[in-house]
Amino acid sequence: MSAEPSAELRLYNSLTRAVEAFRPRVDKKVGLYACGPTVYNHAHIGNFRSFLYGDLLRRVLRHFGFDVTSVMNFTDVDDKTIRGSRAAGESLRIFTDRYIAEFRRDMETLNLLPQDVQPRATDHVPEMIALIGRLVEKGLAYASGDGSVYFRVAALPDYGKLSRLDKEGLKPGARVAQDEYQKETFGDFALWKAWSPDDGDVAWESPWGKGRPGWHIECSAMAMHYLGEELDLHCGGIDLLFPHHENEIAQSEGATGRPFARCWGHSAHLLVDGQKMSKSLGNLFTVRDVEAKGYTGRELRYVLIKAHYRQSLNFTWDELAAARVALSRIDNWIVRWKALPASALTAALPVGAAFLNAFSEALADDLNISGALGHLFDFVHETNRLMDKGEPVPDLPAIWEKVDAVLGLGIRTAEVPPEIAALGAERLAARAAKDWKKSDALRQQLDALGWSVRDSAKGQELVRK
RNA sequence: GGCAGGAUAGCCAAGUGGUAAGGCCGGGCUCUGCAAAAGCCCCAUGCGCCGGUUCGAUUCCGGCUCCUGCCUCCA
Repeated sequence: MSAEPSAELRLYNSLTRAVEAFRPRVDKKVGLYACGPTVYNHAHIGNFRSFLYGDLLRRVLRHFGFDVTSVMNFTDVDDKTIRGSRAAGESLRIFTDRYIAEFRRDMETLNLLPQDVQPRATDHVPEMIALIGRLVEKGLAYASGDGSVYFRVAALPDYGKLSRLDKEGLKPGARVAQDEYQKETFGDFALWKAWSPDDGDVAWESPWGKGRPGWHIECSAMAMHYLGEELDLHCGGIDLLFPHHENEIAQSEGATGRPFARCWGHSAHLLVDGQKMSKSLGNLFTVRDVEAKGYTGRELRYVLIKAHYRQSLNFTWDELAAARVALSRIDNWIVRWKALPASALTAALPVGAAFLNAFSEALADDLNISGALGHLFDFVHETNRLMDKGEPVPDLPAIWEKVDAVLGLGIRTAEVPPEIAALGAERLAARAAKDWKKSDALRQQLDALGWSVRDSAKGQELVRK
């Protein structure tokens, strides 16, 4: 099987608002930065929709032969983390450690590939201070009377190029706290926040006095620290586009005079019952909530990944149930070909190459996962038919390995525990003796234990439900 | 108000200037002691509404209606 698909990867770039051929700065090397979670509570499934988008993006890049260095940060200092740690009577570090651990657990549950680096903001304050220093030197930032430092938006002519918001039009709104700013103009944003009593012992020394970094500067500093001053790709949720990413661009390009990221990608929101998830609506679910309802991580992964990332996705429990059935279709198909003798697998069969080609071509088109999945199900169907007829099939294990490197659905291990196997053997014996009553009772018992019995031409099979 | 994205079968969701992928649900068949499971087959003259361009539009253009998000620290 050829190493790389021939199709050229095209991605939507929020900066140009067009789908364009993706070309990193250096051959096939990609520096990818994804904005990570603020670790003050459990991430919800809406958060994971965008992290899953980042994961899919990474897997697709690999699929197309790119060598990806992936960085995702943890925001472990901000108003919410400070408030949370104080409420819990814990240090900021201990408090955020716990939610970082929870987040990593959820990542594993959803089979997100771990990033190459997962830096936390509080480990990079010196880099942030240095970056702010560069901006102050260049006249792009200024210290206000209280020891905070702000970015001077007016000094950067192309500020607003990502969000295409008119900076003149940025006006105070209801969502701005009234008391905290001593800024030259409304659009200016905090790079460094002077210490306030509410911050407790959370503070770092800086040339401008005791304080803590602003939100946006974290990502600029960490991204540049690990990936250099120019990134190939920067991704995150659509709501980060403004102000967060706009401000990252301003800080980074203001300091370096070079383009910060060549391509920006943003995923649309996850909706629940047609609305954005929010605590007040009571429609906010965590990965644990989904697990508590009996669904697995891979079922959730499938639901969150199956629609195009730039399309808002409406989450419903019905979809999760449908995902379970759809996934079992794939599982059953895998079970079938795993039982095949090696001689039945013909690597050179054209249907295999045709499928892989169609699958890749769909993915190459700005991650058209729905199209790719459609091809997968077509292929499952087609090869099932071949197996029905006892005809040779393509090298399914090798094909699936490539496909699943992108989808991350995995193969369900079907290890049958000894006690289940024993019940199965008992039922087999009962059937042989034509003791239908006993064999039906055993079937029910197995069913209650979560195993379904399949009587097929090959004999009895035990499959976990 | 500004910016952005939508509206495709009961539900979810691709896609195309030439007559609608895929998944779920539903119906049928095969298999079977009976079931279940699994597999196979079928399932939108129709793509929000009104005009226009075209031999032909769901796909292009114009208008309209409705939905969702962003507009300073929410993925």
